[in-house]
Amino acid sequence: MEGQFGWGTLVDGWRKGPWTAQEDEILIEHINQHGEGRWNSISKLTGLRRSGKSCRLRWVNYLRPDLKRGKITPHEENIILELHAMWGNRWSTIARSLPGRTDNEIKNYWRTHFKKSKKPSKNVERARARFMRQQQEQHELKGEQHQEEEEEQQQQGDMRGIMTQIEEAALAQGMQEMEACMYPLTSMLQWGGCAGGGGVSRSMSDGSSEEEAWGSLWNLDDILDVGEGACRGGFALQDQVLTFY
DNA sequence: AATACGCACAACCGCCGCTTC
DNA sequence: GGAAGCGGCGGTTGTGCGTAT
Repeated sequence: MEGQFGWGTLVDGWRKGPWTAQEDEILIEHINQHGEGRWNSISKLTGLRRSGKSCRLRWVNYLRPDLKRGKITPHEENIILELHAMWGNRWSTIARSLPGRTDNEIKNYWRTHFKKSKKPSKNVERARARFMRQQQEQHELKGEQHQEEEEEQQQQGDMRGIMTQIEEAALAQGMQEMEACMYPLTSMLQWGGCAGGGGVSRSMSDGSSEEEAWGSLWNLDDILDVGEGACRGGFALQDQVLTFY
């Protein structure tokens, strides 16, 4: 069952396609009155012929009042790069660290700006080469040293402490504090995961060379892909997702 | 001026995990 | 314990617009 219904189509009784201003109004009014959630009951309560999923998506990605419209700033881009290096395609997790930005927005931004560049720039290639060298050295080093257990536990403890500080600071003082807090976190991750490499967010926001920045990112990849011991610490951090609102 | 291309954005789909009954 | 419903997430697609050729 499918038919035209103004803008969009009617499929199995559900409207699909672009939302109209009237539909937006109805949805906003409903959520203002009843709050978010119970998405599937919205159609019954409001008469909107939209599925719960569609309502939720429209609200989360477009209608929410706290959304930040406009282009991703270079600073936000840096954060996205760093967090993607840490967490991969966990867009919702990344989005939680960028107030006013949605996972959809970040996902789209990543796809158009980074994913499709099949051939990395020379700077990126150099950074990757350096990363590979460091990785090899690290592997050789690992063969000689077996003291992970104790150190790992210590690092995890340290990082959890840092995470607590980050969350408290962020809750109390918002984004600016977050930026400051990210620095010890990322440094700690590098320190725990692999040798070499400088600070991450600082080096980038200070306006140092792009290569340095990419080098830092590769180091973060190292943490997740290679450094097993530190990796576990890193994932422990992921479970304590940053929520900066 | 016409066309091609890339970017930005909105929306849908399928899967998965959690909750409820 | 298991089936059903629901919400959330990541992947993908479609479309409009601006810019380059």
